[in-house]
Amino acid sequence: MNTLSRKQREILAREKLFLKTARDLIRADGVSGLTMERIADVTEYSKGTVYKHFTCKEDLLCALCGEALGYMLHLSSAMQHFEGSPRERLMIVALAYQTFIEKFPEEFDLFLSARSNNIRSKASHKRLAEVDEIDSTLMALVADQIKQALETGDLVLEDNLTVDDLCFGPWALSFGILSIYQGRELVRSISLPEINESLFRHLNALLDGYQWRPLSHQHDYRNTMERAWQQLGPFLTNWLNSEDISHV
Amino acid sequence: MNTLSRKQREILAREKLFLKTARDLIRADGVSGLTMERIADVTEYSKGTVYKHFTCKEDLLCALCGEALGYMLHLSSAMQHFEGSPRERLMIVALAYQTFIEKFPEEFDLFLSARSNNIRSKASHKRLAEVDEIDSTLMALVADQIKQALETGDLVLEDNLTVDDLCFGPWALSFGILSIYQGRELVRSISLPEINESLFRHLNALLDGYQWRPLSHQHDYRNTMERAWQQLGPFLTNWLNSEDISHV
DNA sequence: ACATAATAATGACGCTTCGTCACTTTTTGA
DNA sequence: TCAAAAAGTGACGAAGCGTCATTATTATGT
Repeated sequence: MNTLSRKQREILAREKLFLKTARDLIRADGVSGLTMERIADVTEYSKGTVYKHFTCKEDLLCALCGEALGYMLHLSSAMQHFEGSPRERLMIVALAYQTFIEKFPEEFDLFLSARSNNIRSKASHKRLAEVDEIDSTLMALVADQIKQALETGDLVLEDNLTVDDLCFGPWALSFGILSIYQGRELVRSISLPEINESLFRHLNALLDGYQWRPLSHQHDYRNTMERAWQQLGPFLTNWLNSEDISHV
Repeated sequence: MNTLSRKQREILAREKLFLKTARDLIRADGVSGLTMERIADVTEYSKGTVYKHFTCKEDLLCALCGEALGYMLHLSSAMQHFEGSPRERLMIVALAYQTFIEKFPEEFDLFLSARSNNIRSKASHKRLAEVDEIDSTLMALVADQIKQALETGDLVLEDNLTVDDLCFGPWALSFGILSIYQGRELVRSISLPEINESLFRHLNALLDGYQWRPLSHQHDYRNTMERAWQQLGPFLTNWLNSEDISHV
């Protein structure tokens, strides 16, 4: 049976309800369309009750970010069972990231928020730790691929480079590409190829730069991406509709 | 003589004063310490006058971001006279970026803000166009290095990759690395090397991946960085103190 | 030099939202 | 059954945004 009391489970469920409602509001009217009062109204609780769960609005934003990251983690984990080389699996994690953001662009504002000091400095320590925990787990997942590649000899660490440090490159590259594409809608002079094409190419270059085999010209990674995409699709479609949005 | 009337020059000067004051407030109390009223109080103008210059708070944030980007551009331009290969000069631009952010971390929140749709959607079209203009100029500067490398044969474009597209990789990587390092102060489990070390390594890998010569093992880029740093230092120290903060 | 028109500056005001806390309602358990 | 504890509420104070009627300043024409 469940180790939580009925009340505890109720509270947990309510927190999820608040978060789901917040997410809906953001999807409808953007981050600025989100107010604590509206959440209370929609869920038919009072503001005070909402504040029992979140210390402040920024805390709630971080919680939302955490949830989305949790889903990213879920997606990425699922992709780990993809048959192929470690490099392929790492690339698929990036693909999952990109596809997720493309499908739910509002979420990206949350990712950005949860990185800005302005927001982080107001959120509760507990919440930040939660978010960072997921961040780390995600990173560990990438690290796993690196470790496997080291074992098989696909990859060799130079100098005093650590596994963590190496993780960081593909992560930063993906994040950067997504960030820059993000604001592109409103005004932009620069013309760029499709986002997935960009990510694919630059990530390949980066991994080639690490001498991570098989190198991009030694293997048909486009084919990998296509196969992965077929596996990924079903997972993506029903986020937000699923009963339980958190998959951690 | 000046083509602007006295009044026009006064207005321009006042706008700079408002921006400088806003920057000071942010440096003192973070982005949330910035209010339109405080700007008015400190400068001894009224709120209405501030609103003559900026359509809303977000517009002002974008203007601040534009100013900082303008300074980045100034720095990067200065670095273009560095004697060396195109690849070296490109790397120096990234170094300038990183050093700037390290020295003025508050500015980075602005860069993030000016990329979030939440802010962008409220700022005036005119202002966004201004910011994007500088963005493009910065990008053109990087593009120049790529073109030079293509001419000298240091670099060869594969497939249907364009110069713009190629620019994008190093830019995204730098931005990503800086973003992720940014929030690291408050809570963080992952241990990473110094930011400049990370940027240096991953950028090298990326450029190696493009087969951009001389490759990292063919040239002592650490030495390049050190020499560049000596040139860069003086430029950085007196930003914010300089009479005229905009260098565009 | 003066009057009048045009332009610029002001800050009180209305509105929205945040976050709190004294009070009410519900639950618990003796 | 009832009192104590826990949960829930929403009116309220504070703070910030952005507006606009009013006031002050500057420009223009005679």
